[in-house]
Amino acid sequence: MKLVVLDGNSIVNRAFYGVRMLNASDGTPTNGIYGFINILRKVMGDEEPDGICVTFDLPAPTFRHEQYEGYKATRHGMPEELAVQMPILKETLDAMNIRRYELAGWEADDLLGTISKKCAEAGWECVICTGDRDSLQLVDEHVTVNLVTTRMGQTSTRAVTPEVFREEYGFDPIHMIDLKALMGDSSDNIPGVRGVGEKTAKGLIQLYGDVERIYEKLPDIEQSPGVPAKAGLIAKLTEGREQAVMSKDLATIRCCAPIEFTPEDNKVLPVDNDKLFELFTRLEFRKLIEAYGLRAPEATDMQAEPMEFQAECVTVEVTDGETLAEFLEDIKRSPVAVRFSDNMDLCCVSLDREDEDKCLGYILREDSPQWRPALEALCDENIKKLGHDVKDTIRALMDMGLPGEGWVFDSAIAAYLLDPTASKYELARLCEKYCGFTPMDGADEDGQFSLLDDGLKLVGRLLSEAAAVECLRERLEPKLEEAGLRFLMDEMEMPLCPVLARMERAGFLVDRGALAAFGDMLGRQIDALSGEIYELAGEKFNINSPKQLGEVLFERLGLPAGKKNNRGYSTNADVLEKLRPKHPIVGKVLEYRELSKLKSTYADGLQKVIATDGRIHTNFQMTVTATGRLSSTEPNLQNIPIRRELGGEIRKMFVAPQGYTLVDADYSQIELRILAHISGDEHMKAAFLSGEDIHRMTAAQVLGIPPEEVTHTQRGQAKAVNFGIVYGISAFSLAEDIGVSVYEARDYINTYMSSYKGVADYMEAVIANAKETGAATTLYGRRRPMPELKSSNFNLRSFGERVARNMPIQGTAADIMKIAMVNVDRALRRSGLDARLLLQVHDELIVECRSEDADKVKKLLIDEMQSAASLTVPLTVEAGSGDNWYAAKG
DNA sequence: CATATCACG
DNA sequence: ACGTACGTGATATGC
Repeated sequence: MKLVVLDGNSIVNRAFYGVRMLNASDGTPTNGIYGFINILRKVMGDEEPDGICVTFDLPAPTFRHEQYEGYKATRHGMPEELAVQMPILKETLDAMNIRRYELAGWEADDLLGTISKKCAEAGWECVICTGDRDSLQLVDEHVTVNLVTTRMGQTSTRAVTPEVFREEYGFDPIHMIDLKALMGDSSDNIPGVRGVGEKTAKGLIQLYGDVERIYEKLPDIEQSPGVPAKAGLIAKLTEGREQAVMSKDLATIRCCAPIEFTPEDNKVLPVDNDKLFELFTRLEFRKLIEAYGLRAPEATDMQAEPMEFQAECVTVEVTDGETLAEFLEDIKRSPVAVRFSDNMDLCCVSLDREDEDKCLGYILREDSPQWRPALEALCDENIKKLGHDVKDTIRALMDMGLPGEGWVFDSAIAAYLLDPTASKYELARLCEKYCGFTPMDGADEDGQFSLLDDGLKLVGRLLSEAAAVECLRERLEPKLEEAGLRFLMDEMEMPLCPVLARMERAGFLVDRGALAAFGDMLGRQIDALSGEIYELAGEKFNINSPKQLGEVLFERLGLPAGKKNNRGYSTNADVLEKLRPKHPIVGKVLEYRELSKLKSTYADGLQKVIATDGRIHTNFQMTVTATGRLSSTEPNLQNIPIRRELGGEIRKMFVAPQGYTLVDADYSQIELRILAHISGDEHMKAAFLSGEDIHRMTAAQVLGIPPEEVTHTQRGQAKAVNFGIVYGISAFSLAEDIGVSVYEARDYINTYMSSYKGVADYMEAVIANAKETGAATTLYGRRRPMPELKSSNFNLRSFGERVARNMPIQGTAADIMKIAMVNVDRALRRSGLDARLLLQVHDELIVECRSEDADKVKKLLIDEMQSAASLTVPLTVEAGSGDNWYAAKG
């Protein structure tokens, strides 16, 4: 029999800091509870225990006037957003029929210890689930500790058994208390022995076991070879003897808390459906309602809300001349909200009426003779239209030969601008969140709609979606206005929709034959390499499996493991590159990786998505990135290889048709130029105004030498520093990147920051500003909420600070590019040239045009891109042309 | 379905 | 003392 006991406070803390900020509609923060339940679910699934319970700390009684201390009244410095979740979490556990143990004056650790002990006495196995290493001393043959770690929002657990512990520490779990006795623990106010750190303490314990024996053997230590023979160690130990004894006592978990506990009382029980459903509904945990198979309590089952909507909605189907005339007249009072069925054979239009609670809807059907005239009227640019995922609608309309003008609002984009960090922007969810109702989904199985046929359900769904879009415009436009996002919506995102629709429709021509031949060639080389690798390894294995590869390299061949990731060895390119000189197999593996990536993702992957017109039509996503960039999917054409020679071959297969040429234009150093502009740093601006190579100038400035004396290596290091500045540098990573010591890297950064005072000041100011306003913003007002800046979790906060430094730079570059795209598209169309935009790759645009127009197009691109923004430094664009992408990029 | 790896800016 | 650069998407493996 097995019992799982969760360290409630520790787990909810991990959850709170590990899960991004979540709120129910009423503003209640829910991330701690959500994360807790997910960890609970994972543990239940992994361990399949017979019993389960949770322990909590209770604050010791205090006599402070807590009510006067505002949010700080919460104990342990627990932030208010977490404190308010605690009672709800406990309520949730009650609804799940999971017992809670809490006892004033006793810490969770003591309760965990007591419970694990009683478990063992009853012959049960016990699994302690916690985020703190403090409980590791409890590990023995009956007790396992599952350590919960959260890294960047992802939660994982690691089971620590006595074996695992010994592997990591080199001594038995019980000596954890001796370790703390010597090295102390600042978070628990355990002093330890002055001057003894982790290394020394570990070494001593590995040799002698416990504190008592160390003191017994004190005279021997001097001769002992295993201990770092630091001068004065014996003196320190002698001096700190009392501290050590006291610390050991403090570190020892008391396993005698006065609680009534028998494992049998904690057997896993089914959850209370009604209570849990009510709670999860209130907290808006839809996924969890589904995961637990919860259902609405019987009594309320029959109240099918959506009927209200239908009762009050007047709908007219356009079937004849008369209804068409009505439709044409009514849509003049635009804006109108528009929704199409997936196969574009049905269109519902919702009109705003004076009367608050009612709506007016029109239905258009493809099989009606009025379909085409109605759509043509609707698509007139003077009819202002609202939609959701407008770019996709426009693309479909264009496929039908209709224009894509006059779209003024997109509810997905509006919600994205308000919070670009949300994961999705589903119409129904937005409507629930901002309008307080759920559009009917037609797929309602149990409700009264089952009587309707599928066609009617679809009409109902589309009409209510159109009404939802309309309502969302009403609710979101004031919010956009307030947040200063109107410019982005009206002048950037909405005008971009038809541009992207045209680009997606145009597609990029590829040389299918060349791609296939390249794939075959790679296949042969991969086979040959595999053979050589098996030969060197002495066995056959799956080279694509990091697990198997790790075993071969680090166990079978005994290469030094740069031990890193969660489940074993890291085998990534950085690690392998360092091992390259140690064994011939490493170089082969790296080459294998390069070739198989090229084959599977590009040679084979791209062939699969070539359309019947021989072209690849990517999808540009407008609501994905947190910074305002576009993303590209199915396929991703924004990560086609270029950096390595062989990868560049792939770009040669992206071609122009007979008689046409590709023109490629990219912004040169746009991010650093933006940094120079917004920081106003005089040295950096001067560097760009001089027109010299920026990395060379940086090296010269930082090293205090003339630019012409900068060596190749120095320039490379300056380049890495420039990148690092944009990303929110750390000395460690810079050192890793350019292969110097952390000290040298730190020195380099310090010198950089004192050379570029303006940049240093800006970096400080931008974080302070983001912290104050709760968001980082671009030059054009695009904002990214940054709640993590106020986190008390060091890692999360540091991450937030790096993001706050980077977002205004990357985001402003994205903004400028979007303006440029709208302008380039307009200029190309006005020019009357046979030319079209095909692709955007963040700082680069690719146009296809008649070969004879290449120079005109090149000039047009350069002009429009350079004039998209006016900065205090030149915004320069480099352009080239050729009959394939590789050649055009020149 | 999550993780590791690697392609791009 | 912490853990280690910003933003993406596709593929293959393995639980």
